[in-house]
Amino acid sequence: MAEELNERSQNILEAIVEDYISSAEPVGSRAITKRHSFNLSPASVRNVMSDLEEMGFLCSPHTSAGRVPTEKGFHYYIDSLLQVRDLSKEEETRLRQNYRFQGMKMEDIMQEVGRVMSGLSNYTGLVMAPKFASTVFRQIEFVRLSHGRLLVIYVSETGLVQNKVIEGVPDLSSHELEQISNYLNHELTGLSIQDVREKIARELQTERSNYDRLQKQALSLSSTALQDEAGDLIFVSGTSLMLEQPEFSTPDQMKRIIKTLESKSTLIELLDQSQTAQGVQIFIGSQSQHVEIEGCSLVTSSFSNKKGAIGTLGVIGPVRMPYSEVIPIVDFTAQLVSRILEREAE
Amino acid sequence: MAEELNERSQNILEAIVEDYISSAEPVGSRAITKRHSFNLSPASVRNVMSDLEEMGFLCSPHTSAGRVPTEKGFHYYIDSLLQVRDLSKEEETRLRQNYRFQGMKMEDIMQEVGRVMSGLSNYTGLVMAPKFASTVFRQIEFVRLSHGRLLVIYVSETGLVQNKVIEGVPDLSSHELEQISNYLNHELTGLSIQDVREKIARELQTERSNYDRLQKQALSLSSTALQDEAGDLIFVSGTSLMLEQPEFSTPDQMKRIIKTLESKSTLIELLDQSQTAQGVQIFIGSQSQHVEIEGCSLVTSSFSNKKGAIGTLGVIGPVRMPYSEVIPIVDFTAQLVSRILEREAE
DNA sequence: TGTTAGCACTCATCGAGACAGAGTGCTAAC
DNA sequence: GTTAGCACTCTGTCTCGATGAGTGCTAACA
Repeated sequence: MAEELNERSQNILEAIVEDYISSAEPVGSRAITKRHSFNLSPASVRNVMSDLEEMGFLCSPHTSAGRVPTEKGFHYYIDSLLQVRDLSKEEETRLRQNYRFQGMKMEDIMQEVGRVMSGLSNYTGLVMAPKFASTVFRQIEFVRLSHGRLLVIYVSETGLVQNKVIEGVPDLSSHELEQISNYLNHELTGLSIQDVREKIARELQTERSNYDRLQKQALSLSSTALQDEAGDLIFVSGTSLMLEQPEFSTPDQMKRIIKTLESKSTLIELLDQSQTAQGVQIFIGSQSQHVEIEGCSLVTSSFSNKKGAIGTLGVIGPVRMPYSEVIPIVDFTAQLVSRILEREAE
Repeated sequence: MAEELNERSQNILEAIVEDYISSAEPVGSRAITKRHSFNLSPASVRNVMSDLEEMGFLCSPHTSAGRVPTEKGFHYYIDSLLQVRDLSKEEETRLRQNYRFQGMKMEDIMQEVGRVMSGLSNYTGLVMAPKFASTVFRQIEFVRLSHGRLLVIYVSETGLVQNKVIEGVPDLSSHELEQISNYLNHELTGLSIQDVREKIARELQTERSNYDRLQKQALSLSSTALQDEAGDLIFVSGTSLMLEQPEFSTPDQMKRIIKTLESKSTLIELLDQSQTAQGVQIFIGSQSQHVEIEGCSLVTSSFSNKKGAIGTLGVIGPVRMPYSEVIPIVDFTAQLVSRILEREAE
C-alpha cells in the first residue's frame, strides 16, 4: 500500500475517483481531459491510466469501457488524496438544527440520530447503542407482574433504560421490593455493570451471615436481572436509500442488501470492529470477511461519555461514496451524540 | 358481488385461482383440464373462462396468455369458495412450539410473534402493539436524570413498559419522587389511560385546597407524562420475503415495497382499520385507498386481553396468497397472543 | 525522452427481424 | 351442449448488424 505515485498519476487517479463518484460510470481518458484541465492529451492520460491499472488502482469492466477505481484505488484516494475539510460554523449550525432531542429517551435519540444522519448524507444510517455491559449503574426498579413474574427496570447513567421480565421468583410485597431496590440503588450506583456483576458474585459467595433475608434476596434478584447480555440495540434508517444506488439496481443485489440490513448480525459485527478505534473509520467492501456487504463501504465513528459507555454510528453505502461529505457528517454526529450522553449523565 | 355462478363456473374459477396461487402465472384452459379432472375439454373450459372474464372475475394480460384472477375473482374465491380448515391438534402443537416467550417483555414478545408468524407463513409479518391509550394503568415510577430532567417509567396491566423523558421539572428529592409515585400508584391503578387523563384533568381543575404541594406536583407530573400519545409500536419482520415474490421482482416494485414497509405510516393506517372487527380480516390490494400497497393483500386479526387493550397482527404479501394456509396461522397467533396478555395481566 | 495524432480493434448496447410456443376464439361437426 | 380443428395473436428469445465509446499501438513530433 506504500506504493509511490508521482504527482501526475495522483492527480489523474484523484480525477478518476471523483468523476466516478459522481457519475457511477467507468470514466474514459477523454472525459478526464475535458473535465479537469490538465494540459495533457487523452493519449497521455491513457498511458498513465494503463500504468495505474497495472498497479491495481484501476480496472476496466471490458476493453472498450473506461476505467473504474478498484478498492485499492479507493483506499489510496482516501488515505493519500482525500481532503476532508472541517465543517464551517454555518454548516455545523445547519446540521445541529436538524437534531431535536428535547424530551427523548435513549432509544428515541438513537433512532433519531440515525434518521437525521441518513437524511443528511443520503445513505443508510446505522446506530448501535452503547452495550448494556459497558453502561454504568444508576438505578434499578422492580414491578410485580402476575404471580411469580417480575419486571426489572434498569436505568444506566446515560439514561438508557432496559427492562426485562424474570420468572419464577418468590412472591414479594411491594414494600419488600421497594426495600430491595433501595438497598441495591444504594450499593451499586456508579459502578459499571461489569463491576456490579463481580461485586454481586463475590457477595453471593461469601454468604455473610449478617445479611438478612431481604439482602440476600436482593442480591439474587439483581444477579438474575443483570445476568445475560441484553440484545444489541441497533437502528437502521433509510434502508431504501440503498436501493437508489446504481450499484445495487438489480433485483438480486437488492435482495442481498435488504437481507443483510434486515438480519443485523453482520452489521453488529462490523460496528463492533470499529468500536475500538478513535475518530472516523472507513471500511471498504471486501476488506472485511463479510461477503454480504460486497460493494459496500462503511463510514463509522464511535461515541461515548466520559464514563466510557461506547456506541458506534455511521452510514453504509456503495464503495463509490462522496467521502469528503460523508465523513464530516459522521464525525460531527458522533461528537454531538457524545455530548448529549455527557449531558444525560449530568 | 352477489353475482350467481353455476357450479361449473365456480369449480373452474376455484381451479384457476388455486393454480395461479401456486404458479404465479396466467393459467390456460389446457392446464386446467390437465391438473383437475373435470370431464371437460379445453374448449369448454375456454367458454366458461370467457364468461368469467366478461363478469370481471378473470382477465388476460394479453390475447395469447392464460387468464389471471382479478381482485374481484380473489374476493369471490375467498368469500364463497375458500374452505379454511381448522388446525389439527398436532399442527397447533407444532405452531405453539415455535413460540418461546419465557422471560420476555412486551416489546420482545411482539417482535418475536412477528418473526415466528413470518417464518411460518413465509410472508412478511406485521404486529402492532396495543396502543398506549388503550392500556390500563398499573404502575408509574420516576427516575432522576440530570438537573431538571426526569425519566418516567409507566407500566401497563399487560406489562407494556413505556418510558419517556420530561424536561423542565422542578428538582425533587428521591424521597419526594417516591412519595409522588406511591400516591399516583395508589390513586390510578386499574384505570384506563383514558380515565386517568380525565381524572387528572378534573382534579387539576378543581385545585382543591386540601391538596398538599406534593400531590399537586404529582398530578402535574403525571399529566405531562401521560399527555401525548406515545408513537405506535409496530414491528415488521421478514421484509425480504416480500422481495422473493415474483409479483415484486422488478427493481421499481422492490423499491416501492421496501419504502412502504419502511415508513410504517401506511401500515399503521391499514392495521388500524382492521382493529375494530372480530376475527381474521382480509384486505385485498386497492380495496384500500393506499396506492403504495397495490398488488398486496393483508391478512390480519386483532388480539386483546379481557380489559380490552387491543393490538393487531397479520401478514402482508401478494394478492396471490395461499389464504387457506395463512388464515389459520394468523388466527391462531392472534388467539395465542391474547392468551399471553391475559396471563400477563394475572 | 516524453507527448501526441491517427488508426485499427474490441466490446457492450440497441433495434429490427425471424421464429417458436402458448393460448385464444371461432366454426363446424358430433 | 360439447368438442375437434384451425387460424390468429401475442410474447419471449435469438440473432444479426449497426453504432459508438474507448482503448492500445505505432509513428511522428518537440
